[in-house]
Amino acid sequence: MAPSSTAAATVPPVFAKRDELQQAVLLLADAIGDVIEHWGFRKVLGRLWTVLYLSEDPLPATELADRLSLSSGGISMALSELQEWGVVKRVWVPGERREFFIAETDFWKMISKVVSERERFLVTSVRERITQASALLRPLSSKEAKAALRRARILLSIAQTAESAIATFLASRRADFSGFGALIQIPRSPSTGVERKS
Amino acid sequence: MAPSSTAAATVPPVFAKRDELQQAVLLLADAIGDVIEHWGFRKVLGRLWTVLYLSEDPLPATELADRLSLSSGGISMALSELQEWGVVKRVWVPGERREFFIAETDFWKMISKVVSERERFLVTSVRERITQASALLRPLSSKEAKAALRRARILLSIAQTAESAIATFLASRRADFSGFGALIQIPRSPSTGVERKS
DNA sequence: CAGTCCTTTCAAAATTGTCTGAAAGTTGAG
DNA sequence: CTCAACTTTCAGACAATTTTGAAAGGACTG
Repeated sequence: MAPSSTAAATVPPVFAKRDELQQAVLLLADAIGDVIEHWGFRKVLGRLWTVLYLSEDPLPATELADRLSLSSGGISMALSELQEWGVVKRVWVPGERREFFIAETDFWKMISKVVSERERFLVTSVRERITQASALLRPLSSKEAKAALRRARILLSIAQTAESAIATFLASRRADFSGFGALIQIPRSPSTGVERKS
Repeated sequence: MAPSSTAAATVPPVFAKRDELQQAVLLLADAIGDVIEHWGFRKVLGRLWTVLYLSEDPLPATELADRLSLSSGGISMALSELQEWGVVKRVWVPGERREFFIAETDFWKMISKVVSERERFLVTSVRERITQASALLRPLSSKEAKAALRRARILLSIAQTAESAIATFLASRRADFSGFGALIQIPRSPSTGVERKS
């Protein structure tokens, strides 16, 4: 933590303002951190990106460590990870010895990287496993196996739809969920195999 | 684990088939478990739902504990949680003492519950915090504070768009991401406040 | 080319999250 | 009411993840 936080009453106005700014930045960082955590990344990655995003000027690692009360090692690792995700960039500031960082501000770049490297991989791997399990079930003749196969086919069609929705999204920059219509709409259309049981 | 898994070679054909079925079920359960984990829930919740989903007949807790090698306590907690999320239902089988469970098969029901209770809450809470931070920044006059406010306003517009997209989704059962157009498309449209800085 | 400043790595510590199993609680039958 | 069958709860064990800080590794400077 910053070594200045003990004597609030005697802090000069300029520093008080600075603290207000930092307070607001941290509030925002925590909010975005929660979003990022919800998306399955570490919270600190979101907090770090936010601090950089809110500063139009590049910041050095020490400044980030200071503002977020994080160890130097933690900052280094977080920055590397953010850079791999294409969410933060390293810049060189003329005449400065240390490195500076800025936030990527192109949201599409960030989203497409995550979707293509993470979501797509997951969905593909899941689709493959469902296919494999279906193959195991197909030769079985018990009532239970047939029921399981019936439902495995539904899961497979969902996975396939998701897979192509992701591909379309990446290609066109537009989210297209129409393929899920039969699932998301009140199931009424015939022959989709996904009607309600009831 | 089931007490039968030691002597594969001497297992009668009927049991062998049963094992193949269970193997396929577990493969599917793990696949869906990964999806659910990726969505921020415990993996075991996804595995449990899947076992129920693949069985058209209701299953008792002991059967689930057995198939998933989970303790009675774990099963009980997982089933309660799944029930709260409206993803599993408790049914009474005539003449049976213990309780049985079935998977909810209406995907819309499951999705809308999660979206309305989890995503919506998060997005609203984030939007509120961004608003609050913006209020802290507004009176500040430093260059840094102004830059931060400028970007906080962009974050706010994203949060607001997300919030209304979720509301529309819940009301109409259709995903509508058109509000994100200015972000997702190559940013070119005027007056949205979310153009690229470049 | 030695010294300083800065960054990265990584093992250990701290933290956080999950699971177990025994005890308490509940339900229904006799 | 009492027992047996089943379920829930929860404290502690265990497991996974995250963070720290010290040491090693560059790289620029004088």
